[in-house]
Amino acid sequence: MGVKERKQRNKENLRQAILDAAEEMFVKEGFENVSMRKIAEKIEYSPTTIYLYFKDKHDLFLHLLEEYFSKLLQALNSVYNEHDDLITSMKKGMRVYIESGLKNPNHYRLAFLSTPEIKTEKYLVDGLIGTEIFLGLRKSVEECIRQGLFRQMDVDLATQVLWTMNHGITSLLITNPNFPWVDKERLIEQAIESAIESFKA
Amino acid sequence: MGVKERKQRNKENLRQAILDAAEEMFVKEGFENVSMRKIAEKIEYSPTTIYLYFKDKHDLFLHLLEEYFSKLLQALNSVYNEHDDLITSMKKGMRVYIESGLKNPNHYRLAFLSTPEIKTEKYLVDGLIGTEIFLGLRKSVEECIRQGLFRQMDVDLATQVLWTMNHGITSLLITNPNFPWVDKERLIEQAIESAIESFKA
Amino acid sequence: MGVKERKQRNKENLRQAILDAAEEMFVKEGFENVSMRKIAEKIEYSPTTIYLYFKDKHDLFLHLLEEYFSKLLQALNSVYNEHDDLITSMKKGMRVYIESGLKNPNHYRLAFLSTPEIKTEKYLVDGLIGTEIFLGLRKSVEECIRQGLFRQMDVDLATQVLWTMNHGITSLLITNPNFPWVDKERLIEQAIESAIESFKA
Amino acid sequence: MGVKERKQRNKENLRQAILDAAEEMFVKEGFENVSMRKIAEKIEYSPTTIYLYFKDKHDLFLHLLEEYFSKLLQALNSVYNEHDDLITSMKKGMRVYIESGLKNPNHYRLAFLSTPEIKTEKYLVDGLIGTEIFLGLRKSVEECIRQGLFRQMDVDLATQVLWTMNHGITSLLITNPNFPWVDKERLIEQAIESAIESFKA
DNA sequence: CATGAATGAGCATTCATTCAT
DNA sequence: TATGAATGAATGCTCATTCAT
Repeated sequence: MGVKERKQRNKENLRQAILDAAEEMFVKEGFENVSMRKIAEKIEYSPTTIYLYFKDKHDLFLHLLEEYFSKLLQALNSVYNEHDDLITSMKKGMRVYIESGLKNPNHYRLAFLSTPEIKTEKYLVDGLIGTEIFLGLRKSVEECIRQGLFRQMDVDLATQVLWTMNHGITSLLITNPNFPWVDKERLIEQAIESAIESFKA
Repeated sequence: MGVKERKQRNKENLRQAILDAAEEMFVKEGFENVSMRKIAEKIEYSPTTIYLYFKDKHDLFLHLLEEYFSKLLQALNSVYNEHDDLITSMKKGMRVYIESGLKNPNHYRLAFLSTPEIKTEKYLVDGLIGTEIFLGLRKSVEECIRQGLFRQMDVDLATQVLWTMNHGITSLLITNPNFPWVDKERLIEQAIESAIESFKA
Repeated sequence: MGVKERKQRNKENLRQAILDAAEEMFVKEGFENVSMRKIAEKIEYSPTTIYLYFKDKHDLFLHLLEEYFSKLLQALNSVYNEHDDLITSMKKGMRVYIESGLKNPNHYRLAFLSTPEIKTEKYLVDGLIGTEIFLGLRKSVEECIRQGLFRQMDVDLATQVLWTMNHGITSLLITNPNFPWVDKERLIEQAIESAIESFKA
Repeated sequence: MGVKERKQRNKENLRQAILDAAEEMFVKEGFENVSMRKIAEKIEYSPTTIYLYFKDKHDLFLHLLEEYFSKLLQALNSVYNEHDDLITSMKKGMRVYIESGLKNPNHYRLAFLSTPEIKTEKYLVDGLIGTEIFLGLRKSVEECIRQGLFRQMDVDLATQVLWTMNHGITSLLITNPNFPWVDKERLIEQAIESAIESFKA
């Protein structure tokens, strides 16, 4: 079965194969519930092998996060490049952010909900994490204010408030999936609407 | 070991000591990463002893949750009883919620950022965790709509969006304390303003 | 509820209450699955109390065995006293033995199936255990031979073979309850018939 | 510890060492009273290591069972292949069964005197433990009835009764070795004789 | 006579990781 | 490059029992 395919993957791909397997399991199960053994089983290599490519479990998952952020950034950029009107573009971006979080709850959790200690490492340090994403939003806000679409106000303040709102809906839906939410689609829609609305001129 | 001078702590003290130790650890490490053994070590009792005071790990956790919710609820009720005008009252309530979270980040994390299965079960079995808090907000929103202060809209939808906004600022400040926030006081103020604003008629 | 009844039981009955509770649980669950705690709960006393009446768990259960044997002996004697013809009487006795085992499988197990070490204690020593029961059977066999109902043969030999047969059906039904036995009633009936038959003159 | 000169034992040896240790202990203490830890200690390996060779405790136990059954079956088949007359063949088979049990009391206990749940499951899931052994006996009985050597009667009933008789002598001699048995050889001989006799036409 | 408080030992199992090859 | 063998540490929880009162 998979044994055959595996034989065809040459060594260079093994690293990516590990990441892919880990990614898939991580999304489904979360950090604590994915074990090196299970990843190894999935790619049909021995657990030991993984350590040839990644220092340890933590290292492996940091690489996953990196991937997540770069994908999200890419998705956002592609939205921003669609040259809609500013407001539409912003709304689209917010939606991408929210949905990306809901689709990868464990990444989002690791990135934004986990204890600071974990994030001490590497580029996940506060102030770096998601900085680019934050800056993208900031640019939109700045432009909205400049064009008079948004009220005159401190750009950073506005951007940060917007971010907290975005984070609010994303994270609450992730951590409290069983709350009797009204229809989630409507909820997201309204959250975005309201967020934008609250800054309009 | 240090199992000596602690004997005079009486039963109630011990129970509270367990709660305190557990709270600190759950928060720092997350539900999954705290073991009964570690809690026991911290309070310098045997693991078995904990089971004399709490049925199991989940039970212990739930007691922590309940503690927080009842404190928060009390604070909120005391605000609502000040008989300000509706909008003012709502703003005050939101502020209490946020500040209570920031002042007890531990508890807030337990209540809203963690997702041990037990929480899920509670939702389904015992009705809703934190329901009363949610309902308090809902009543205000309902009244605002009735009085025409807020736009006409689905009460639940509006309440839930408001909650996500409130949660957004609270949780992000907790999990990312080192982000280069603008002045936090201003940020909170603006977050509340914007949230309310976005629903005004 | 039970609290009231308990209050009425005076101290002298407590010992028996413990035995009764233990008995009931032991029959249902077996030695390993009955804990002192559970017995205590059942009688609504603290676990510690049990130790006032019995040295330890083992001691408690030895007393249970004693009870079992004396009941069985009594039942057998009452059968022997019914003054049926000898063969009928024997068959009845065998049935009592078998059914008593099946009704108290855990007693039977402890008495006849458990490792010799356990039986080292007290009166459970090999050669004592069940001796009286064995002797009852022996008397019947002896008389059967004397009266020419059974073939002429060594009384002890015959008695022992009969016992093994009786033990065979009893123990196998106990330890292998899920084997696809033919109707158990028929099986027992036939086992007894065959056993007797095999010694008839 | 003694973790030194054992390194040259190779993989197969270790597996067998585990089986041997487990067998001895299961038998002496019973399934419930043997822990993986204790087995590990006995072989001077870590508990984890056992799991490299056996899926879990049940798995280990089942391997022991299978070992015994296959040996017994082999012995029985070799008897049946000697082409004696039917009755002689049956008697020989019974003797093999009994003596095999007495020679391997450990295994016999595991197979027929213990009742860990796993055995129960095996019965229900995989068909029958020891079925082949039972079926061998059944075939002989069937043929005896067909040839008029045995009385006309239900084959399964007769076979099961014969089995209980066989089991009776085997197990009682195992669990009560110190009972003042008449000469054991005579006892076995008589038990077999009587068993056969009781079904003769 | 009875108990509340506490404990040490034990359980099956899983984990991330290392080491020698 | 890859692995087989092995392990120490950890998990939540239950048990029989003891001690001081």
